[in-house]
Amino acid sequence: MATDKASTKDRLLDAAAELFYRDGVSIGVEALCRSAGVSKRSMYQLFASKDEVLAASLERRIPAYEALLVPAVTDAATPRERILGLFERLEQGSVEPDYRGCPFLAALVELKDPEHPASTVARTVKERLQAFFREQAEQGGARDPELLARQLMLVFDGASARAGAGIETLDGLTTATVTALLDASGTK
Amino acid sequence: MATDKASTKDRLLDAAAELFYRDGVSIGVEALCRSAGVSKRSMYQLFASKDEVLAASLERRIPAYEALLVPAVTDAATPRERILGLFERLEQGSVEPDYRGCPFLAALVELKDPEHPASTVARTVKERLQAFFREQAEQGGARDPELLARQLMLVFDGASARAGAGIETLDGLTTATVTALLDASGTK
DNA sequence: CGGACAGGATACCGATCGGTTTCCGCCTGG
DNA sequence: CCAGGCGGAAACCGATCGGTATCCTGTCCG
Repeated sequence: MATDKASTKDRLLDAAAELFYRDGVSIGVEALCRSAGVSKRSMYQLFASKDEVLAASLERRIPAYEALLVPAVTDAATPRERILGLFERLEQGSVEPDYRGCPFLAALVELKDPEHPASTVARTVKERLQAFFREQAEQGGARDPELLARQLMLVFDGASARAGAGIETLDGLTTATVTALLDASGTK
Repeated sequence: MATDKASTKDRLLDAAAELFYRDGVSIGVEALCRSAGVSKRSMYQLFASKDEVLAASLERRIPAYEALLVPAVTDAATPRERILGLFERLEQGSVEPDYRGCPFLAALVELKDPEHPASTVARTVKERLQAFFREQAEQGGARDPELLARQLMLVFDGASARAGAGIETLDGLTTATVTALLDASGTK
């Protein structure tokens, strides 16, 4: 029962994540439910509105997204290596043919409304990534950890957007850029 | 006659530029024409489709956009100063309350279709900016002008997107970042 | 003064939007 | 075996989508 219900919800959120990512937030409820094999009736029993579905589908992506990018705590590398490793994984992911950029940044850009429930989710993800950068910057002895973290976010989001839009290929570009910024900040 | 016709077209494209920028590309033709004080009849005499209106409205913005960012050729500054000045003007523009990021990058993100006529226009603008960076990098003696130009585009688009989404304030952030990259590249 | 044309207003087209409701079949527990 | 409820299918709601066609007024030119 709990499994069945979760399964319906899971199918819906998985399809939502994929369609919102591929086609943008303007995708219709009809197409969404058809693709998920879920009736609109069930969708509106699980969620109050399409906006809530979007927010939940983004929230659902967070664990996999962070697990892909952020190194495990057991990783014995230096802060510098952890940061560079994250950007390497970003570059690896960006070469996949259906890569469309960071889904959270895309949601923030498409929904221009910062009050939208999905915007709140997306902002949280960005803040957590920036906090990770800041922690690593502190551990690495950066001169200004907050500045370095903000610079790395600039590079991260710029690279995501440009690679996602198909106007940049990121072949070592971010690692070269991040290396220069790490050097300039005195991060070990 | 030519003036009248141009005036209708101008009103339409001005309203289109503003509405597409503020509300996104999903804004309807009805609302667009209402805001422009132009009938749909006239719009469809001037343009084949809404997509063409979007592309034309983006194209129309190019001169003002480039004039705002790119320094005049009479400017006697060094390449480094020209690049830094461009980012200073970006930061100045980003503090305006209705700033929503680079309209060309936003269009590329929202229209996920690279074949869309407006995507072509937006890509051209990005390529021209990158070419400007590359020229300045060459003049400044950068070790790898193409690499530096791509790095600057990363910073430019990352900063536009983040400031436009309201998750970054850019208070000297880009100039600090660009300075580090210019230094690392050996640009005078 | 008259006629031609531009262009705004508006109705209309089929399709889709987000969201609600009805119906009915299937599965489960008693 | 039967009662109840979950949930899929689909009709339905008013609104809007992109796009077309009709109408009618205002303007300009001969």
